[in-house]
Amino acid sequence: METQKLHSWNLSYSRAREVQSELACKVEFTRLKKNPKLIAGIDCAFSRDGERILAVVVVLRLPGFEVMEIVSASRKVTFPYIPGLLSFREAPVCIAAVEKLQTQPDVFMIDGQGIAHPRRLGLAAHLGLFLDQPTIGCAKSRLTGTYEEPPLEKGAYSLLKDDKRKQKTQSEIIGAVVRTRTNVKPVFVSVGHKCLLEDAIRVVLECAVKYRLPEPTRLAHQAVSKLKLKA
DNA sequence: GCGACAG
DNA sequence: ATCTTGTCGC
Repeated sequence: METQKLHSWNLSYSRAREVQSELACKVEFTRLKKNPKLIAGIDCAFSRDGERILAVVVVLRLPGFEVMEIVSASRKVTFPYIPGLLSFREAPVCIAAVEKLQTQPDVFMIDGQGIAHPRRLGLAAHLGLFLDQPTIGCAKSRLTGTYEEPPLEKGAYSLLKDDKRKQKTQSEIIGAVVRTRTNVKPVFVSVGHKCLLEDAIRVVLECAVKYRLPEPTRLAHQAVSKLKLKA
């Protein structure tokens, strides 16, 4: 697959934050294709010596979730983990892996936030722009925003809002806290690029068949964990 | 100044 | 993210 290089990844922290704010306005909120059949999951891990970052992309075909393709890439770690700047650490490897894909997924599901981010450009949104493809952010925990605990039943969800002392009556909806399994900690879903929040929630729930994490992200994590052992 | 903080 | 096995509970 082809990708776009919108900017350098070798930036100072302050410049990186500026780039995020500049790119955030390029995120597109458009309805996703009715029934996505090919869904890709992306996840990263570190080599045992901690010198490199590994990324795996798994392409699944619904409704059976058969693995259609799986690719991986490796890069030296060049950026530290700083809350809010995760994409500058993980996006490069993810992009390298995606470029190896022969299959064209309908949508990508990433382990991280979409626009549920301080400057509205989490890893999933940032990747969406570089891939110019629909992406969904499905994180295991919150980065920013406030929410009410959603009902305990699978399928239930509450909205993730961001209250900026700017708007008093309005609080921006940046994502959803989704229960993918009854009585299990919810996941944080947000739009990455070229989809709507309702699309993101629907796809995540459709892919959450038996575990807390939806199949794409879950299988990508499983695959990168194994790869980690031999690298 | 203090606390929060994706992976 | 990572160090790490069994174990309690639905």
